[in-house]
Amino acid sequence: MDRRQQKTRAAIFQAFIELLARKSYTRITVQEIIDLANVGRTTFYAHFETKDDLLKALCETLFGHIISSAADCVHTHGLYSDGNAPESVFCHLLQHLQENDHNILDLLSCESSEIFLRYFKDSLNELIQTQFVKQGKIGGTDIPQDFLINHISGSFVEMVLWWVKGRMKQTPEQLDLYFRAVIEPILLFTYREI
Amino acid sequence: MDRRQQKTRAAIFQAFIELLARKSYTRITVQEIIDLANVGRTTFYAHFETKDDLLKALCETLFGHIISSAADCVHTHGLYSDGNAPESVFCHLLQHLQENDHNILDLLSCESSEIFLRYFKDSLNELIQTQFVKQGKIGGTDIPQDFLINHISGSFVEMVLWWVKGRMKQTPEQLDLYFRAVIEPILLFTYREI
DNA sequence: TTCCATAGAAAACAATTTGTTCTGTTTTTA
DNA sequence: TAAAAACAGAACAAATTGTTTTCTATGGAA
Repeated sequence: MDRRQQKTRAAIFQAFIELLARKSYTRITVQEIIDLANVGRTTFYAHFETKDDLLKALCETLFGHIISSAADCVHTHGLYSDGNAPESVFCHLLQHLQENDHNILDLLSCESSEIFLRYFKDSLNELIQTQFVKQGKIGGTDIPQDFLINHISGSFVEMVLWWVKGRMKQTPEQLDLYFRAVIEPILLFTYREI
Repeated sequence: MDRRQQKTRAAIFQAFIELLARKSYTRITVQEIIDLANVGRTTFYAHFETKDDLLKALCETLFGHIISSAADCVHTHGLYSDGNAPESVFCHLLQHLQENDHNILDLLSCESSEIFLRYFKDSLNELIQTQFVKQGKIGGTDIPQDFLINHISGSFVEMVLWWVKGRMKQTPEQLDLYFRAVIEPILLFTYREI
């Protein structure tokens, strides 16, 4: 890819992230983005059809890294390594988030965080889905597989939301323990051990 | 309140809900709302400062009913009546949603459902908060109270989202069973019996 | 029923915002 | 070095927003 394109794309992303930290997605105008990114109007529209398109591209880029890294983790350790080992995918994901790679934390704590969390959840859902094979039984109740998957990915992103809104006072390891405690009973019955 | 005001307000709400079923919140313009509601431009801005203000008012009106009804339910039965009795607040809430009072389902299944679910979750959070008194212990792990509250309200709204997106194939009673199965271990250790 | 305060309609308005189109310049790459 | 591609800048119509003004209709109290 052309260096100019890379620079322009990066500048637009950066400006967009900075603006998201200040105001809600809806209130951000294309004009503000191109002013801050210092690119021409024509250039912006050459890269992205609309503001929504930019949002989508940003999501794909940022979560693409995190999720594919988590996918590797899952393929080697499984969703949830046994016992108290710290290699659960969830811990891995939380650590990644804490490192604030590509300013992803700004997006998750900004006014429009729901947009990104929704994308995050969908990606996570696909990831978890690959790890489930059969229906789970908990306390004699038959529970559909997709209900469980949704419960896990949903709980996780809601936890992340709670975490970042509370200024991330807990460590990823702590959070992982909490999450295991509320999710473990389900995983034990449904997760395919590799 | 003046009958004219009531009519106007209702017409705007109705038009807004109809439009939300068709397109995303962002793409809806004030012009479209007033055209469909058949009210003057001046009138709209006499009732609501902005489109966001309208959204907020709609949330307050719709979720106000459901939550206060659930609050009554909690005050008499507690969060979660013992055993297999069907009077859990969660079941109550799901039944209310299924009745589609004031077209609330349209909002929860529309493209901008996250906006409403977020409001829903906040209301639910407050409701559950009143029912917790002490920290919970699960499997020897100390878990902060607000983590648990967030987990419950978060899981619930994510479940509702999953439910409406899947065209609500399950009955509220079925869903309640699923939800209890994944939440019960937590509730048992933390919920104050009345 | 009458009266008046208030709600609403209609139109016009400036100010933003959007997305496109033009021309000319700079940078990459073949 | 020359062609191709990316970019800047400006100008543009169209749509949208929120306000203002003038006038009409209506509800509720006396």
